[in-house]
Amino acid sequence: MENPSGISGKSTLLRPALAVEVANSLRDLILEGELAGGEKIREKELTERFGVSRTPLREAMKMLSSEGLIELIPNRGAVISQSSTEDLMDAFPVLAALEGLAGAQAAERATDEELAEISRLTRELQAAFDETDRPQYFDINQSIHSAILAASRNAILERTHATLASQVHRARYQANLESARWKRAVIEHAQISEALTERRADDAKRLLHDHMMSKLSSIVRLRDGSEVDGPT
Amino acid sequence: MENPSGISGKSTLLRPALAVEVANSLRDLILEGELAGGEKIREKELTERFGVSRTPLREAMKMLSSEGLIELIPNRGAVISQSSTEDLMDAFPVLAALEGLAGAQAAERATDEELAEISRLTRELQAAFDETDRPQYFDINQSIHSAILAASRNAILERTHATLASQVHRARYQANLESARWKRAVIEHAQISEALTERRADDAKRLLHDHMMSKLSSIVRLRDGSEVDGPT
DNA sequence: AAAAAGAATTATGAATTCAAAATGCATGTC
DNA sequence: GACATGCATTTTGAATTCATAATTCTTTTT
Repeated sequence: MENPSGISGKSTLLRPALAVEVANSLRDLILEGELAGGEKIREKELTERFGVSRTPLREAMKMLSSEGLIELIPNRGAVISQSSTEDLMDAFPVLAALEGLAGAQAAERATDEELAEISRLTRELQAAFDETDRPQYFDINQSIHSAILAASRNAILERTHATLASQVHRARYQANLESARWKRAVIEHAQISEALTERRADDAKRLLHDHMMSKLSSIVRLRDGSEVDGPT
Repeated sequence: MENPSGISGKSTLLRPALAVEVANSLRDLILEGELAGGEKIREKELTERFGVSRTPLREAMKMLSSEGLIELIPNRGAVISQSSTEDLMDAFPVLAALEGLAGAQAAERATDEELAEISRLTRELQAAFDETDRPQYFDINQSIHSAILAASRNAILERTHATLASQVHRARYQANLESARWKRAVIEHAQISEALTERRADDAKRLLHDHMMSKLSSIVRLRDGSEVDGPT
């Protein structure tokens, strides 16, 4: 194989372990939905896609299995994990607890600049809603939640949240598909931003917790209504 | 190498991926303190110890790094992660939130048998305290927390908690070294067990949350007092 | 004798090779 | 025609080999 690093064009200086890069690339493929839940992973296909040998790819797969993104089945490869409705009903209360904690800590620890940024993003969110720009809304929404987690100044919380959030990533896009829920979500975000700005930790905690749980209700309602494509 | 599986004596039937077994063994070594925090991992040493080649060992190491138990440093191996006091101050509020949630869900979902078992373990805990049997106390303590997590009937919560708990495993043994704190912990456990038995979800949540945070206070106090062996 | 430079050794990163299991396909049997 | 059996192919598991980076130990120079 000529180019051992088909991922980044870096020279041979300071490269951060091929397996880790492959893991990142593979994680992105899964989160972007290019590899759908339930899909079987073909080692050969991916090694050709990434331009690496099987060794780093297999190491990357082991990492993602520890993160819960794929499942390893001895002697017959791996499949992309798919979240059943039951999984979501398990995961969201946990995410709600984590985001609630993040809100409380952010209210106490965030810099004024961080709060201003969250406030600005919240206004952008409102704008995206006004223009009915769903993809844009989703992006900004993700940014706000990331910003709050970062502002909590708790690296372990951030990491724990990120790992779990990635496991239910696709489901979160399903929320806000009900227009009533969507409208409600925008209001909730405004309240969250306000509570953070005024550093009301308890309110931020409660609001973020309830916000996440509302998301779950909406997702479950949608799934019960139309079983379009099964579990995601 | 003659015996490719120096870990379990299983024949060639139904073996669950060598890398996974190695990961479990290695995880145990770390949790049991045989490999101390900060220690450098020598691949050769471990391959000889486990009787496997470098490939499955390296895959196992990638898994543990995803779990946060070890840190990979490109081109110079891996070291066992060690938790600084700052890390603990980050981790414990997260653990407290998770255990609080577990308590609430356990109060709602546990079977009567599970609650009876938790109650029984709590009495054993009291006995171990009365006999000043610390190792026994630690074991039972762990069992109770595991039982509550299992009784929450939330697989994702259980998994998230287990991953995080393993990262601060050693620090938890440091708690309860203050006799006043130890005595207090026994009382808290009795209250937790009672709240669960009476299915008071809110109380169970609060009690478990506060119990974990008290543990943190105790640990921090001990660390501030005597800087014996640095971070663990 | 201390410091720097360079060679030898060792450890890690990644591809390849070898082995074993699973899958798919064809043939045969009831 | 459905199902089972055996063979060929494919896929995965793990050891080995090769390459490269880091470390250690000399040697040399000041």
